Amino acid sequence: MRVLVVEDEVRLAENVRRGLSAEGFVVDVVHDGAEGLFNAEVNSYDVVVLDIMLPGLNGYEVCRRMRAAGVWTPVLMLTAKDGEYDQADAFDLGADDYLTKPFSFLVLVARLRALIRRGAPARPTVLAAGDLTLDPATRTVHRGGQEVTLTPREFGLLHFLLRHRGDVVSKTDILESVWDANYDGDENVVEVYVGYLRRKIDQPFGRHAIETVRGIGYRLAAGGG
Amino acid sequence: MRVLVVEDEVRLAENVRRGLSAEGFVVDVVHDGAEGLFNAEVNSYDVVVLDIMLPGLNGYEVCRRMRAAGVWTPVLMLTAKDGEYDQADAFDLGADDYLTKPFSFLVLVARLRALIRRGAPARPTVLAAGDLTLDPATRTVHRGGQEVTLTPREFGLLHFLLRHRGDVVSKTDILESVWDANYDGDENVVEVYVGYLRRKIDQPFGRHAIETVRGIGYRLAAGGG
DNA sequence: GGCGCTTCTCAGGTGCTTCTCAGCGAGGCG
DNA sequence: CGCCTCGCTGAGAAGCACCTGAGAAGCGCC
Repeated sequence: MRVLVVEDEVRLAENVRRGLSAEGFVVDVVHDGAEGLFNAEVNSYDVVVLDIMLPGLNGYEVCRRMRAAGVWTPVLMLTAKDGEYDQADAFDLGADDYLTKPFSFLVLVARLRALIRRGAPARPTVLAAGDLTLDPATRTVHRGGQEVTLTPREFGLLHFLLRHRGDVVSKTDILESVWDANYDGDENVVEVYVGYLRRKIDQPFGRHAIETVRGIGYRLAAGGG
Repeated sequence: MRVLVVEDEVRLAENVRRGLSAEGFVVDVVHDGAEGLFNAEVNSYDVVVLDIMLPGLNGYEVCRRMRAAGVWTPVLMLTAKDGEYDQADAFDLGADDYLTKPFSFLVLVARLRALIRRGAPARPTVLAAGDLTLDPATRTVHRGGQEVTLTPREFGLLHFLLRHRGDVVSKTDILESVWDANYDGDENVVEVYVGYLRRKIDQPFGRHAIETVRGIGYRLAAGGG
């Protein structure tokens, strides 16, 4: 059971770490939002404990971006009592549970166990653009109700484009996100894969979801082309 | 007033630190891009002074990632005179002002004060003049709600004109900013591109956003023509 | 090992973009 | 009014970005 704790108050974080370790959890602790987001995206945890008040990126923002990046690990938010934020907000932003500070450690453990038992939330997100849909959970893609089979790389590329639908993304951005941050091959590979995708999701349907923005990159039309 | 200075030339960095301290700023100095990015994200500064040439992560990249991470602290970029990069690039990447090395210390302080007074830019603004709008993020241009497609060079030119809307800018200014500081071709190329732009953003709409100021240069009407 | 699928590289072709050039028109000034 | 200068524009050349077919290399499965 891996837990990520994102909490900037060092003493509280340390207490939580010790307590959860004693309960048999494997615990990573980080102290700011950006690091938390990075860890949540890179590693796979069973649950994330996320403070709201954080330096840099606040907890809401971390949660929102995790979801936007397709990470559906259950999140338990820690809210301050003073009520600047309330639990409605937390749920709106994709948190799965919340706890008001100060909290009982036993309650925290019970809630975490419940979240883990429940598993990842019912991934609401089938990504869509017009009649083009992609379900990250089942790794399926449909165009106009008809299933399209993609290779892993093609799927990754389409996933990325859909998450940024409407925006122009550069080939460098794509390489860093879909390939690897320190991939050092030719950007031509992106062109090749855009070509593959077009042949599978555009050509057979007479559509043009993926536009080329010459000199800049590509854009997936928000309406599906 | 907290300032983060990201500058790898130790001597220059030290001078800036001393000078700014004497002016009453609280100054943090770091010497490479990664450290600068980390500090900018974790701490809250009133303004960041960012060199472009840095080991590791260059200044453009630092600025881009700051913005991507939701940090909108005003950034003043330091550019080298040789013009490998130009200020158009700096603005594209979310910088709020720039200074060419070598610079007068008094000018630096004045610019920093101006940036702090202005406060954090809410978000990168869509540039507008009347019903003409340009969004640097999505690289889209609209006239009266209708999208206009521009080539990269045309886009760069319009971007520059919009940033100086209401002012007369010389062809030399344009060449240095939109082309390259040491571009040595004919200024006629500017006339050609102004012509292209007029055909795309003025003629079809019966407008005259771009005026010629004979003997001086061009002016983009603040109201869009 | 052989086969098929996936990924990636390479090189040629194509069309857009950029830039140059030259001729024409308009503005400014004597 | 006439001349000179400045700016505008159409035509075309050169360069570059992108697309694509072919094929090699890698990987898993029988």
